Amino acid sequence: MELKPTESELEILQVIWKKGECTVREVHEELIKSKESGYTTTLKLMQIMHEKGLVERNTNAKTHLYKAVITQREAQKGALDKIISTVFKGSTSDLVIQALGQHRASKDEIDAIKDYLKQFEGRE
Amino acid sequence: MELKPTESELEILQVIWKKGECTVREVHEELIKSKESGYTTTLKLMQIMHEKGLVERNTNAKTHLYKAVITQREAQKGALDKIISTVFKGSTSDLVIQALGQHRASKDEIDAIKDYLKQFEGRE
DNA sequence: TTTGATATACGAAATCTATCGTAGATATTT
DNA sequence: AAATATCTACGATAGATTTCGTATATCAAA
Repeated sequence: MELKPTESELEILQVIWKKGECTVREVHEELIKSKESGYTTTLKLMQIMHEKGLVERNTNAKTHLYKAVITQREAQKGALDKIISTVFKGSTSDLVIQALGQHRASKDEIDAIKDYLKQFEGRE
Repeated sequence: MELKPTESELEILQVIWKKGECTVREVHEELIKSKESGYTTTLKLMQIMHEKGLVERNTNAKTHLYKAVITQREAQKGALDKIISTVFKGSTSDLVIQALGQHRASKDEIDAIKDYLKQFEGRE
């Protein structure tokens, strides 16, 4: 099942990932903080996401509870795979260097990355 | 000028970036190596890209020559901005670490990144 | 010069995405 | 119980994207 979320679907998934399990209302309230839109628009999108299998829902109560099927990590992997192949000619290091250059990382972030790289010490 | 290439447009831009300046035929031959599609489809897409201002073209000869208006770097920046905000909660280091983890980078790549990080040595 | 290959232009269908209105069910308040 | 609020379901639309067929111009070869 190869399903990649659309732009709007990702916005919704972000809210669900953060809150865990939530109602359409909760997602909607979060979305309209940064974007104008109607409640039924959010509802419809989430219903479509359910049809696509992007979310599961509990319909026991009147108000349904939605949760994500794909993890944030899986979505990250998909997004990375895509842009590495479409705009970075398959080069991960190009992506990493460009990312570091464009979003001035904090010292903590740099340190975290250095630590991460240490594990490759002395490997070919 | 809000220039966000679509998925298909990016595939075409990739070919143009690689070859520099090229004909519809050249782009098409490259595309069908990985994907089924008709010649006029590629032609139409490139005509639309021209209308949008994504590519320029030289129509002196019968066979037109296309070249990219946006650079690969600009497209990379746009793509990174988008996924960092939609799936990485705004965290560049999350993206970097995930990218390194998922596409086993070569020693040369790791070294390139380490070199790059050196410039931040001893900064705030 | 007729034929055939190859180009561009253009119209139109097929999909996909996002948006919203309305209807009807269910719960809550008065 | 009647009015009000809140929910889901569903249909419809607008716009963007992708796909391709057909018409027509141009060039090369037979």
